[in-house]
Amino acid sequence: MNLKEFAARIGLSQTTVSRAMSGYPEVKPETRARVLEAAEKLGYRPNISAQRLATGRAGAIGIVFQGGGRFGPHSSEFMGGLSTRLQKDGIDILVSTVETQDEEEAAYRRLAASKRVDAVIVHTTACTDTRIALLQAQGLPFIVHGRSEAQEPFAFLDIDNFGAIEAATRHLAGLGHRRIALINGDIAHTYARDRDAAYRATLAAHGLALDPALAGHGEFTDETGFRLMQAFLALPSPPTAVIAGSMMSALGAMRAIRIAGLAVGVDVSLIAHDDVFPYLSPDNLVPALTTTHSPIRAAGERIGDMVLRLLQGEAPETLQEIWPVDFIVRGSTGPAPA
Amino acid sequence: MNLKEFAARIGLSQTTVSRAMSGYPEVKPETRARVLEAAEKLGYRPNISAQRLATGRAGAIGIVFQGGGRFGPHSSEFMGGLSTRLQKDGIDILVSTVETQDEEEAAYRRLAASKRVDAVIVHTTACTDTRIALLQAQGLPFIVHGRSEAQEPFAFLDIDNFGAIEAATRHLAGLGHRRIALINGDIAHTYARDRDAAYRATLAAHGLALDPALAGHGEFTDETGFRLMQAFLALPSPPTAVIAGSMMSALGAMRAIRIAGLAVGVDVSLIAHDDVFPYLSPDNLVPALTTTHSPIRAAGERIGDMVLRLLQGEAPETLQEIWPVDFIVRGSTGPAPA
DNA sequence: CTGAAAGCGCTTACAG
DNA sequence: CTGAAAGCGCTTACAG
Repeated sequence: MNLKEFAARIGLSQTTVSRAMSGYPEVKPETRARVLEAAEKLGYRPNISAQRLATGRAGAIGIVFQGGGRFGPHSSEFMGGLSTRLQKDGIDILVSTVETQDEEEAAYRRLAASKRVDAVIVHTTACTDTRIALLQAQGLPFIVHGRSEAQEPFAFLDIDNFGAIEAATRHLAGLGHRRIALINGDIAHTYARDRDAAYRATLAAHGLALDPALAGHGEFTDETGFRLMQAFLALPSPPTAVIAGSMMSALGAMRAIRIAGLAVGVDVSLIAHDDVFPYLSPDNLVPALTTTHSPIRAAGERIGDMVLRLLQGEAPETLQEIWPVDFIVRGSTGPAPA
Repeated sequence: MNLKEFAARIGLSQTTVSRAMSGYPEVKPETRARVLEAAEKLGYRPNISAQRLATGRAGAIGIVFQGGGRFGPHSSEFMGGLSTRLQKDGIDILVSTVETQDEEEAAYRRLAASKRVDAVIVHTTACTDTRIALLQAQGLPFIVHGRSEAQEPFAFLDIDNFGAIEAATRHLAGLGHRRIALINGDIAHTYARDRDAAYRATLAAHGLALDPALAGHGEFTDETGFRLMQAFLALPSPPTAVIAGSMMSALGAMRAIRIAGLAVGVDVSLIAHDDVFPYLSPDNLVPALTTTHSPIRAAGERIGDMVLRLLQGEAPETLQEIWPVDFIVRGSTGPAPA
């Protein structure tokens, strides 16, 4: 049933029905109530494509994932938060996957030109990220999850990666650890660079030398955590403490520590950054894992808020947030072995 | 730039341009080439909403996740596969999240009435799943990931859960295990029921008694795996072998076994169902995990195929697949202890 | 507070 | 092989 039929059916003009359904103020309350009730009863819903064509709004936002590889546990938690928030305002999420950087940029051009979305979410930012300038040039509104450098101001939400790793490193230094290793993410990304910077700065602040052999990086997988930890432990002078970039890396690191016959929290202290996966809690590990803690789902919800405000016309430079990161001490960290 | 402007710009009618861009055959090859080239150069893209309104097709398929909880690692791998496939045909994926069963059904009604999607993917099926009848009644095409009972035939893709757990149970029985436990998923779901049925049937076939205390179920999380395994090990006569429904549960089970001072693959054999998470491989665990193996990403890709075929008019009853599940023996299974 | 009508940007049956 | 024109189902400026 379309608007014409429905309006005829209840004896009103299309105009009035349209206004009633969209919540416009100039409609008499009784009329609105009658329209809404009839729509419910007769099952009328405005055709979304027609609505979009008429208003020029897409009613959807886009998010592009590069490679299947980036659609991992972080993505799903983030998406859960984002979609929970946007759903309340009836905004759809359009998911695209691409293989390469070029394809990703092509995807934004396509989304912009075909008016398929009103805005996009950019994530997994590089230190100088070409996507930002591209989107600004295309005039496609966007929110960045993460941070980057750019000429023009833009809207973003990031966590305080520097503060998180600073707190972790400081804690370990305070416990007397002098050989502290870092299992970082891909150093091309801003968050990994921020973490690396915090690690270096805090070591220096405590008079600890930086040993490049103790700064590893790679994907946030069990395997990478395992491999890097094994390499650390094979050093002539292995670390007594490790900071892992994710719960996944931490799992692998714990395995490597155990296999070496060492005890987590006694022989080797371990801190992980916890993005909060409902299926894998640091409290449940043995020993419970000391973490820097920042729910990525909450970030998704907040970015949903921000994108709605952006679409209502708020200026990007007023939509910039950096979230502090909690530091939670549990059993996996202890004094440096004598 | 819209069609009118673009067509005027290159001196052709809207009709011809539209046909050239959509790949209709009645356009002269040179004309098509000229149109495509000009579109590329001038950056013209058809407005997607207008296209959809004119054709009546939404160009998108929908997928609804109930509760943030169901948007976990399985979902993200599945979505990765699905979106990779659909992207090739320019079909968008619309993600919705809802909290309850009622909200999910309301979401389908809304999607159907507003013609927001051409089809939906139904997943996490219950044994008698009300969503199927609802969608059939609404006339909204759909593919089921999983299986269910219904009056009318429908399109689905499922893995052979029965065969998988049968193989696992048989293998353990063949190794002499007589007390075999199962860490299953929520028994309301078809896959869990199929696995349970296979477990029971295979025990019976080997003359092994079923002990209800050895059949646990819950979410596919590390925590549930841990808790159930600890309960098993606390029994007067604990199991010597366990089958875990997911890699997540298996991680928790391994922890519980280790904490009890037992060795995986020696004191307690462990088999997990592996949906293949790129960040968590059974080969990398110690000992490497014996698994039933079926990449959920591949299922997502295949369901993408199937939904495209469904939209091209293939009958649902011709789109039904059950995939066999590989069984891969690694180090976590061994002879029953004497 | 309500309505007639133009317009959003496409596709496609019909005519040539 | 190409084009003029109707139609898809809404929204909204304008008039009353």
